[in-house]
Amino acid sequence: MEEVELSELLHRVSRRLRHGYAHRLIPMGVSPGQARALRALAEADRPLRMVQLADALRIVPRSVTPVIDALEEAGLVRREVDPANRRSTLLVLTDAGREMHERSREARREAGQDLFAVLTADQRDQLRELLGAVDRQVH
Amino acid sequence: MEEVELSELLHRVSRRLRHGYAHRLIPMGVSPGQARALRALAEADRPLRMVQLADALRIVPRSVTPVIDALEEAGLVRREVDPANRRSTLLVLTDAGREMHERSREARREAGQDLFAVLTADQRDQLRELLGAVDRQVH
DNA sequence: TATTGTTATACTCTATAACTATA
DNA sequence: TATAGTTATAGAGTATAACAATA
Repeated sequence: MEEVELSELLHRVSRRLRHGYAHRLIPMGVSPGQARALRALAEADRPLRMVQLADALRIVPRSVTPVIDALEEAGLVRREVDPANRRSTLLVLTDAGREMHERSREARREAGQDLFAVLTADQRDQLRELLGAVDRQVH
Repeated sequence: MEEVELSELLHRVSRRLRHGYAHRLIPMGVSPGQARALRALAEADRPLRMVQLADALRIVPRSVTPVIDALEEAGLVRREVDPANRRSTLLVLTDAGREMHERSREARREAGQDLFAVLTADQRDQLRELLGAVDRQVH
């Protein structure tokens, strides 16, 4: 059996997941990155500021701007000026945004189920465990 | 403990690996994708054609073109017309290309070691096993 | 002076569609 | 007509640097 490195495997598997997810999202009109932002906003208990969303997504604030531009144009998110600090923008999910989040969550679940179908529930737990350990590592 | 989904973890960890790898490659003047192509060429026992490289990298042939353009411009790969079939291009690693492959392999090894440092050797094997099973799954 | 967000710009990775040269 | 590769174009996901508004 060909020896494939961990790095290479990680690259391949994560790309496959992205593909499966992206294809399901296309008819819904959002990209995986936008869906990911939607999710972060939906999971927060209150409106996030741009910097906070950047933090949650682990990208730089500048990179959040085009994501929110697209979501706002699609009517899924509203930008509101933070009355407490007029430099800040509060990102508010619209009803349509919340609904899109539900639908994209289902798409992600399906894509994951599809990809990880060869693994048993125990193996999936193991995988989550291992990746979680790597992810929690501070750099 | 916050429940993070497998899909999200995969995304995060694979991005972290890419970052670590990319940062080490920057001073060497190649991108991760170029290094990956270099690796595929070095691991083949004979010159590959564009289509074959595309296959090895699991991307469409069109996407290989700019990768090889860059590698050729950097003097790491030579395009040669296949005498047996003049439609085909044979991709030949230059000496510089072979050397760059060695260096980038080391960079990848370091990046992987760095990222997976929290895991024991056994856990890394487990992870490789699990991802390998997912990867081998035909879709 | 520090923080928040944006304008401007760019790079990497990848895709689809249409074309050219060759088989 | 089928295959190999490229030209043309595009979109997703990021990044750095410089700047404006506000604190």
